[in-house]
Amino acid sequence: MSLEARQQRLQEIEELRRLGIEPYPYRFERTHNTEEIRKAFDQRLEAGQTLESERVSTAGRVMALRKHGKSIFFVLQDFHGTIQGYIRKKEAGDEVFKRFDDFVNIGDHIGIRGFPFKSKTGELTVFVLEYEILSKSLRTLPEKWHGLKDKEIIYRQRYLDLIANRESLNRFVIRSRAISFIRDFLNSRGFLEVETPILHHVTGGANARPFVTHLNALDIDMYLRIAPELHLKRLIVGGFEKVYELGKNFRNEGISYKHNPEFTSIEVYQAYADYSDMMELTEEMITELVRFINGGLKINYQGVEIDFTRPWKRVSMRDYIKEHLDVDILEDPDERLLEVVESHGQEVSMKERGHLIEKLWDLVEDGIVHPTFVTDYPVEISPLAKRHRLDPRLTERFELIIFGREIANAFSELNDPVDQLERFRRQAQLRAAGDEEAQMMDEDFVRALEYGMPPTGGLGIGIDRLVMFLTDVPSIRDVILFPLVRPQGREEREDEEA
RNA sequence: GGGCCGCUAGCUCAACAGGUAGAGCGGCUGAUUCUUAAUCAUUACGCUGCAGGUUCGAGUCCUGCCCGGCCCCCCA
Repeated sequence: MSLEARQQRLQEIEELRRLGIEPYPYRFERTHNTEEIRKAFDQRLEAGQTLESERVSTAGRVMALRKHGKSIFFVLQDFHGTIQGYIRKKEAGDEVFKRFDDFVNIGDHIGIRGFPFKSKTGELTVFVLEYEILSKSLRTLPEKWHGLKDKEIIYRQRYLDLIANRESLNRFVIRSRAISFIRDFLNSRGFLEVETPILHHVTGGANARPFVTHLNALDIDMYLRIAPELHLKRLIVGGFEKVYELGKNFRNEGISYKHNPEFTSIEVYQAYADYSDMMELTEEMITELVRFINGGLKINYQGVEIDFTRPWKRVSMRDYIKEHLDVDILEDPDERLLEVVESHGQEVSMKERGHLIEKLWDLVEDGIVHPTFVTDYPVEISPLAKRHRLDPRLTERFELIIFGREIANAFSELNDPVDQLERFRRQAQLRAAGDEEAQMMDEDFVRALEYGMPPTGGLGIGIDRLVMFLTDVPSIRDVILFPLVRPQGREEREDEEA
């Protein structure tokens, strides 16, 4: 910004203090927020009318000033919206008016007291008799008409985005409501919210590279969790029957429009249930959520209609791939799988069967638009899921795909400790062969299973991605208040400090 | 990690084919007692992302780097 404007504000602050006015006072008593003023008086007033017997006090940030010499119109913005204010020399008095004229700038927080009226054009307005500066601003706000468009500033200085772009603030309110809804939904069905460690000695529950950190007190390296899964299942072993955890996971992987290194998930576990129960739960929870946020079950996402009406389509991974690629992931040999993958221009770094199947799946996943449960994943790519009751080559697992994106992942949880140990060993082999995303052996988890875990259904949902659909935004960054951004260069930071 | 595109005033954007860097909003000063993208007058705003190079001359052309966006690879 021009240094000049900032200098000007600093001088005004000095001057205010000389006049005995504190530019950063401690509190202000509001009788109404802007929304409450509208509720209380909008119906009671007609254009040109005043309600001089009433008194309201409200506060907010000055977003616009329209000066007319002996009167000033201004716009005050608070969390709930905006309200116009009007101050006139005649009613406020020479001194109060002059101080407003001299010292109130766009960007300042002020508190006002006065009575409601409606201008002759019908705008509900507070006629100001007294005002207080609540916080002086030193910097000029982004432009009022075009808003703030620079993605870099939007993500790095989210506070400016929230001030300047109302729809952005609204989006994060929706996110908050969605999360509250999910908690309420599960709480009302008897689930308990729990907290498990984020600092892990061994990571598990997903295939991803972890962040490594160091614990000084014990002089050991630790990992940030990539998923809470293994701890939550330990709780089922311990006797909890219905638990969930909603929180951050951390994966040291690529960043994209659908990947942020830290992201929010919810995992839900229910004893004596299987993946069919989890499907029911998922379908019910998400449809009710969509209805709660959106009003109906058809949403428009980036110009495409997505229909959440129940029941959702269910298709096995094997059938879906066979239908679209004419290859059978159970019966055809590795060579045939590889051939199909390569015929679609994909390269494969590891020719292990599990990877080939995942590649095949990636080729067709994008074709799914409406919510679809894709079921019965091969055992090779599902090391924590229980084998399918009808075919031991498969697992009882599903992913919920919407608009080609994985939104949820669930299984009948593997509770056979011997099988689990074998699966971990297989993963360990893959790690040894260079697959950094293969899962780590978690011996304590196997020991827990040896004490006996009841049949259990488990479910994980990517909250950020779900909120993307609810708010119709193209990037995961638009639903994360402070998405990960590269730190600015040293030069620039020194400039900022100077 | 690879490829493509972008970076101009606090913000939103201009600047032909290489020839003095502009506008609107915002800021300063002034006028204006019902405005609402208020209006009118006045004025200041710039290391054109950074560092080099080509050229008489670079916002513009070339090279490298920073940051961002998009695509590819990969985790959800």
